[in-house]
Amino acid sequence: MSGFGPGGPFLADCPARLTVELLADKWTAVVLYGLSRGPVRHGELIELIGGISRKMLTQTLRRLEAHGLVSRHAYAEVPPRVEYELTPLGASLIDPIHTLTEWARENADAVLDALDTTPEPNGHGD
Amino acid sequence: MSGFGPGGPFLADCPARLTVELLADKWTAVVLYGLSRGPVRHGELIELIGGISRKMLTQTLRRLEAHGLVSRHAYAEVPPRVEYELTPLGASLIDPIHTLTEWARENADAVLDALDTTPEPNGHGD
DNA sequence: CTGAATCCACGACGATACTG
DNA sequence: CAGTATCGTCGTGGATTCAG
Repeated sequence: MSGFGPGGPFLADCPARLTVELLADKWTAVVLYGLSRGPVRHGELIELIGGISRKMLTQTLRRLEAHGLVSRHAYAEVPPRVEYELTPLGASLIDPIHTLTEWARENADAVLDALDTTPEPNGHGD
Repeated sequence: MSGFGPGGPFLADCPARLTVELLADKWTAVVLYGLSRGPVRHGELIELIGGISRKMLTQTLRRLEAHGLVSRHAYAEVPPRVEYELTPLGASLIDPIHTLTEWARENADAVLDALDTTPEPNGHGD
């Protein structure tokens, strides 16, 4: 790793950029993680995640669906039932995300501590 | 792992949320990755990353510094020289991020393909 | 239950110009 | 070279309301 040459390592067409930008919002990673246990209903995700609005959940799921990470299954029942499920591609993203959450569990304390010991929103040009 | 119980798995105080939101912007992960080779100067990062503005770079570095992931070293020289470096805490985040970029390199093709086969911004209420 | 549509606030982001 | 300030734009995200 760490083997990008000098001159143009992070070009816009770098595949890493796509993934980073795919997760670069408040809910995408959380929603993916919420789907990691199997098919889940819309309402279930709302409860499961906690704090997300229906609008953002739907919007996030739509994007993930467009990216081929999530599949949607609507059942013509009464009341309506819609289930979301990770595609194999989406499921393969769970592992990287999980690596991230594991880091979080081990280092959240240190990060919070650093935030606490840096209470000065003061610039360096002080 | 993957064993969050039903009822409240993703509470706001979950450490994973902090990390996800820390990376939930366009540049944080990229900047961290750009620092993974060792101390780098401001201007070098601009060239290295490509596409980021000085403002966003400084802003991102400031936040990472506040979170204890990056350290800043200013040298009183002429012309001024400022180097940024990952702290041990920050360095420990490179691995999870690298896992993500590896996934990207292997699956970016599939994602782009899915995006291509989903040209319909049409709702499901079709 | 699901989700679309609207209104609105806020912050991210970029471009530029200016300071040290 | 490094960084700030300002401005304008646009997307994100929340609350609410309407529809199937």
